[in-house]
Amino acid sequence: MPTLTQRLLERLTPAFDALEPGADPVLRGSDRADYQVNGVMPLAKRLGRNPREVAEDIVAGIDVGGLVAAVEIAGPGFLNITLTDEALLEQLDAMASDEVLGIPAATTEEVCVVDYSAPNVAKEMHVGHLRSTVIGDSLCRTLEVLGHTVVRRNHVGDWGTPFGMLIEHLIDQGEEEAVAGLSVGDLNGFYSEARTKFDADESFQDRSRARVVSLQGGDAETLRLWRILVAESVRYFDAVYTDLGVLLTPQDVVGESSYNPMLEAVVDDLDAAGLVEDSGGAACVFPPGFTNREGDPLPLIIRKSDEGFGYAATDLAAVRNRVDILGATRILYVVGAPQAQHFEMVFAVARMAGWLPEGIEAVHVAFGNVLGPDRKMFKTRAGGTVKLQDLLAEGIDRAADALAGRNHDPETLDLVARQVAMGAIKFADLSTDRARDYVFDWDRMLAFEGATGPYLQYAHARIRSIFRKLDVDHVPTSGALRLDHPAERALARHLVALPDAIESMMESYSPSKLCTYLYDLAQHFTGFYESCSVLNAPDEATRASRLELCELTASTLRLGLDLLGIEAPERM
RNA sequence: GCCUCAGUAGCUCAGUGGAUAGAGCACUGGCUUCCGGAGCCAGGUGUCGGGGGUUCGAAUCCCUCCUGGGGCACCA
Repeated sequence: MPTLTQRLLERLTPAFDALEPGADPVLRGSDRADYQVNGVMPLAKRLGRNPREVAEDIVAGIDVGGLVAAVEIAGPGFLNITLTDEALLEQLDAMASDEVLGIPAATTEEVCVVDYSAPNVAKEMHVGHLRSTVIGDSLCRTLEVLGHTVVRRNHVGDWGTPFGMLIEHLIDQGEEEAVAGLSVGDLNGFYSEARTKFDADESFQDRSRARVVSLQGGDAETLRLWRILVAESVRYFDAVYTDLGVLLTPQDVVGESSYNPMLEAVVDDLDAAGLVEDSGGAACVFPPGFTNREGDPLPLIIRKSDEGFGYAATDLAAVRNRVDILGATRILYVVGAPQAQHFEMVFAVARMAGWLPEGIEAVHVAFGNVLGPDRKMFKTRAGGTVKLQDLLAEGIDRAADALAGRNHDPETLDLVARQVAMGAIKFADLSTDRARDYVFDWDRMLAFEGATGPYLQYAHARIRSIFRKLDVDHVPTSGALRLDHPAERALARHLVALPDAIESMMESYSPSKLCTYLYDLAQHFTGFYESCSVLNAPDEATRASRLELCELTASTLRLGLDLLGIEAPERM
């Protein structure tokens, strides 16, 4: 199903092509009309003609039939376009009968691998994992709605030297007791005990180092113990994901260690391609354009001088796996901004090696930090890292306080408090441009006014309450829609722009664009709600029409929030 | 030093080379025969970090400087 913007563009293109083949109309939304066309002036410039005359030619060349009610030439050569109400109504009807509300399927169906969240085994998740998890999840949900095949990859840190001491500590503690402690989620306690012992006890250090060697050597008993740590950690991650309401499952966990068997081949194949240089005993690739502090070429270290592999090798192996085995045509890495150079280098080397062929997109979806009220990295009062579970629990408590006195039974209160808390936390995170840092502020994100999750949820709940009053779940689409009042029309115009908002979001992998759209939608709805009584509409036909607008708005809010990973409660 | 990201209203932030740069919060005033007042309406704010340049047109593109964050060889 084409979007209104696409349909309009089809009408404009021939008129522009007639004057210059391929000329871009530069069609945009507008606050002066339904759309504005900005492409006339640059075209006139290229043609060496008067822009207003060119505008007149364009206007004469547009087939307005059924779609366009008015084209007005304004200012130096803008075209302000007003759609016919019929076109809007037609689009709304089509939306209403479409499961995904008129969001068009992608023109080519891709296999998208999304690498996100990535906590570390034997460590608890903290606020630093929030953005990757929440942004990645939203991108996955949206790619799926667009018809792509999405492969989630939780690239957990499950390998490295700390596992020597962790396994030794596991042995010291006794498996049963250790598992009992880990299963309640006290991963940090376990880790810090091991660390303390390691720092204080030389013989423990020796055992730990020996254990690392056994682990890397594939010793069966060591691997068994290591798997216990991994399994308990994954179980804990899963509990956090369930609380947070993200789609990641244990099946999506493909840790760093999974790529171990492929690392030798990475070096060998790079070497065979003539890309590897030895530098101080390390096997390196020097992709062009990267320099270090001294201005010398900067290497991507594939194998360290101690024969060990660094994470560059793992990431390269992962690229190969994702392209060759999973058939990825697009790979997204939802990883913090500090890794930008690393990914540039990995992608560059993968391209040099032919592992990322032309046409396969690899994108580092970078994001900024979560800051505390002091605008520094968000920490607890004591200066420690903020555990994600603690953060979520506090959000639920605060949401429950805010909802107190609203006549919910205890079970409903608990459910709604969770939905509101997660909505608040996620919306606050997603609504800020991902490249920027943002300040974590409970009072602001949990407010029911302003651009917040709860405000959007509230808008949805308020619509649903209208249907409750009627004692119906939904109204059938009956072609009863009419746009008599300006507020009805404004709402309708915004409703049909959902696909444009999704497109804009995915162009830059910025869920904040969808957040803005949904907030604007809620604003348009309240404008409608204030001036157009639904249940007490002047007549049956108006009431039926307004109910359909309510239905569509609720559906759009629900779908949009779902793409952000936010639930839309029936009542709050 | 080099690279990179950011700098927009008192605060938090939007802003796809287009028209008078917009929201929210906060502040002030108003609105309640009304479907959820957790709402709505009205009030006013800006050297878009500074300075050049490109352009018919720049918050947006280019150069330069300032400020802040991050990165810059064997941790991931």
